[in-house]
Amino acid sequence: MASQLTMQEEELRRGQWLEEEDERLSMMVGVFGERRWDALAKTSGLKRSGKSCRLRWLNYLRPNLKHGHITADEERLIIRLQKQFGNKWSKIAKQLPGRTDNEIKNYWRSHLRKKTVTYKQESSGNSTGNSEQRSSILKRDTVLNSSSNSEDTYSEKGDCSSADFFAYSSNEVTLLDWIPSWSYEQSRMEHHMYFCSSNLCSCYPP
DNA sequence: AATGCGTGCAACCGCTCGCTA
DNA sequence: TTAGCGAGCGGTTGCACGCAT
Repeated sequence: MASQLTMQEEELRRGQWLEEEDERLSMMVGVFGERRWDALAKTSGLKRSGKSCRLRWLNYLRPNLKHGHITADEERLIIRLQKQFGNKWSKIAKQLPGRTDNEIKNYWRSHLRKKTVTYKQESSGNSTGNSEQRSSILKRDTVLNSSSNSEDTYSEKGDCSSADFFAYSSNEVTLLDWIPSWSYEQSRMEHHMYFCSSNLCSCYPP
């Protein structure tokens, strides 16, 4: 029994999907629908796990998926929603038609890393050795972990003048600093549009 | 031209949740 | 009530590619 299972597992293909596999999977989903992935995987003849089939379909083959770069608007929305929901990528993805949770998650992580390191370097003004890079990555992880708990950052603070708007926390500075195309005034406008209008901030006047 | 390094992305893994018998 | 199963989710890994040296 155990040896049979092992043999079956060994037969499963892993890694990159071939075009023929994609075509077969699409056809099978057309027949079975998006459910019973294990059964679908077995009856299709694909040497893939049900999980793998599901993931391939949802993240790549599903109709109406966008495959291009994340736009500036989408980026702002992702940042806002991440702020609101934390790392609930599927929840965030529901607000971005055509984007998958995996895509958003990857985008967030890769851009977060890059921009956080940049921020750290700029703010410290020091040369960057290995220990500095490590601390930047640690900081990245700290921001990631804490960001989901920081939903109340704005509402817990008092009035936010334009001067101290960016100074609530290092996380906020970093978040807004991630948006390269934003000028200071644009950032203020975006802040009021997203946070103040949705009662996430107690700026006065609103 | 060769090599090393950083980045982006597709895919995998393990855990959790919800449904059903 | 609970065990088993399918599905979903977030975190992690591995690979391909581009760029710098």
